[in-house]
Amino acid sequence: MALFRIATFNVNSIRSRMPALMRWLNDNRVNLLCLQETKVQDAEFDPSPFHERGYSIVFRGQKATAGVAIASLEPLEDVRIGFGDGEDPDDGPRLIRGRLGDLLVINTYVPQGKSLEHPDYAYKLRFFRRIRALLERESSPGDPVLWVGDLNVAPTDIDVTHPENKRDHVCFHEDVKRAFEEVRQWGLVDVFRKHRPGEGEFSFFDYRVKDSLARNIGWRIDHILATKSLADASLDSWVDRLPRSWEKPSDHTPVVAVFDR
DNA sequence: ATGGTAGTAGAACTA
Repeated sequence: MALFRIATFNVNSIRSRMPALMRWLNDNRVNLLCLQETKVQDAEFDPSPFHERGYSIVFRGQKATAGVAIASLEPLEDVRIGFGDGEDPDDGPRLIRGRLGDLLVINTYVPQGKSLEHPDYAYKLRFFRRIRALLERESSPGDPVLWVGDLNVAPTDIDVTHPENKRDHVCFHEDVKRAFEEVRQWGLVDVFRKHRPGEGEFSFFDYRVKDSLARNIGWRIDHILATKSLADASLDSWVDRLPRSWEKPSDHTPVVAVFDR
């Protein structure tokens, strides 16, 4: 039996977060670490802290916003950046994927959307449709596939603190939940929920909400989904709340899953 | 928590 560990973590600037990120990685030698909101151009991305710890790393970023990366103990194969579907924008800073043998991993930073009326929200809904099309084009529900990242959607009422006053939020509106659900229905299982069905499980704690971590006021918007055969091989999944309590934390905290494969 | 805070900026904007 070989354990395979994966984590997703929106770091909210990898340059600001490098000390905390390396502290976490020292203690959590996950096989795959999918990062979002690196907020750094590729020329200024410093891979050496990952290399020093035995990780290869692939990344695509831009100035100030977005940016994704995947660190891997075994080098990723067939790395692709962006959708590659001919649509505009290709959106490399929000989607990076690669393979480890037969396993396909897709790491996304889904656009937040700003407001229901904003063009970014329509783009967000289209982003989910493009994910579904990518899955249909590149894989099959019978294959081992992981879709992870900051998906900027809380799928159900127990994934936010006060659902009743968030019906018009871009991460909780019925339309965005449906858009996410239509990707999931291609053939993905919410690995975290398989193991943690209860309420009060969050991966994002707004800086602006006083004592959000201690009061457990947050959102579950960072996700690990897997095709059924892979999800069946999962042993556990959890939110690691510890890094959110450290100095200079990200507003998100890692979500981890362990597989036997 | 329709106010807050952190990050990138180097003044507002994004989350």
